[in-house]
Amino acid sequence: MPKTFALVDCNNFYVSCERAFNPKLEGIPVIVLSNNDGCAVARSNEAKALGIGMGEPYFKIKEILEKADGVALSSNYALYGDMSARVMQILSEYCEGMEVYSIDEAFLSFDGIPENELVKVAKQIRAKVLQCTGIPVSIGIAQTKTLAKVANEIAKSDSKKTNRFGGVYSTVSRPVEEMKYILSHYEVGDLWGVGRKYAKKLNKYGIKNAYQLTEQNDEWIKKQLTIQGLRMVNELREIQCHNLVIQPDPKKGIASTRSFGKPVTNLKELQEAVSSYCSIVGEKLRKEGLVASHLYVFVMTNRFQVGYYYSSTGVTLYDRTNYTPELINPALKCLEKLFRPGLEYKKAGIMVTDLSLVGEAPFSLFEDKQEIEVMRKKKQTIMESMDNTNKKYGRNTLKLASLGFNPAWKIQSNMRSGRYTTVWEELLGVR
DNA sequence: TCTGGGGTCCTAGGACCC
DNA sequence: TCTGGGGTCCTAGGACCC
Repeated sequence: MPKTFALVDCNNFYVSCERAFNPKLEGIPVIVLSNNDGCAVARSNEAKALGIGMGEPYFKIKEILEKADGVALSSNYALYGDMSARVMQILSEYCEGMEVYSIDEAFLSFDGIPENELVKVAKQIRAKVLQCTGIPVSIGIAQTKTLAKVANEIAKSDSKKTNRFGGVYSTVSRPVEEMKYILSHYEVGDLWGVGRKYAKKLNKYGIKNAYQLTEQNDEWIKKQLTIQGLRMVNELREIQCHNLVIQPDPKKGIASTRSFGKPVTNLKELQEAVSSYCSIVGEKLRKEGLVASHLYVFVMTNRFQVGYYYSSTGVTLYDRTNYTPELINPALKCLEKLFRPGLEYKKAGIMVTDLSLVGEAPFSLFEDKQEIEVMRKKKQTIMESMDNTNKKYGRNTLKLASLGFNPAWKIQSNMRSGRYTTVWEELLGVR
């Protein structure tokens, strides 16, 4: 019995979230910007029609957008996270198994739904999500996840044109000739797992569409695109290689990295920035009940300028930890090694890896276990009270002095909409 | 002037051991 | 003194995803 997957993807998700709370944004070009208001990370269809690409820097498109009476918004992740949870909740009510693939996408298991009802059920889901959240979604249905991605793209692009399919498309039980037609009209670069580099490489060999790729021999595909690429091609051939990931693997690493609002030249400011990233990572670790045993720090200058400098280094945390001060101290030592005076730093970050659950972290040898346990409890209490205060009154209400006050490197976000769903003071007023 | 952040997986190559 | 091959582990780098 072959499996059936449905991929639900929210259309222009961040823009749709903004529109759900601000109807004035309907029908006009809208983009949502990355941190620092750097580049476009979400675009409405009207903005896409202006030729604004994904990831394009704001300063390059500002004029085009303004001429078209469009709107640019800073990103509001609290809002998007909350809207995402609502959408996922609804989806989970319609299927036995679900994989939350990203903030705006989920794979659903459609096993057990009769073939002639697949599209009908998907349309019900689509209507329900739209009604309850205001978010439009596209749904692709297929025998493998990779083909569900293809079907989803077809549904989405159709909804921008004739809307024959009503936002839902299925490739289940299509005759061979029809599948050939679909895949030969699907650009190889649009496949899930083929990025810019691979697309270029494949084009060089004359492979332009997905069908041509399925015609290549396995050894060649593996050589060019690694084993991952071969799995992807097999999935296009309706050989299922990827299952739903319902219980995701534990995280392998946690990072916090930021570009600076303006270039940073002195060590003290870098130290403050790195300390604040440690504090963010510490909070994330504690939230997931994890401790880390390796820590890496990197700094870099503007990568678009000549004389670009990037350097990174790491240390082992012999006593695995999630205690912020025990992250900051080694991180600052790393930073000292990396710092070169006279450079304009644009970005820095930290990452912790080799994570384990708090209870499962081994004690180091030759130490007084009882004493260590007492110390652990103490640290835990301090961090817990800090986390709780910050949760209640906002991040950085309580923080360590090394983070600095009112720092110049702080990110810019000048056009953020209200945190309607998560902060009381910004709750939308109803008139 | 202005160009995001946080992840995953795979491979190649070096170090080291027997 | 000279020389071999295979296994494992680690790291760096490159590709991809949203």
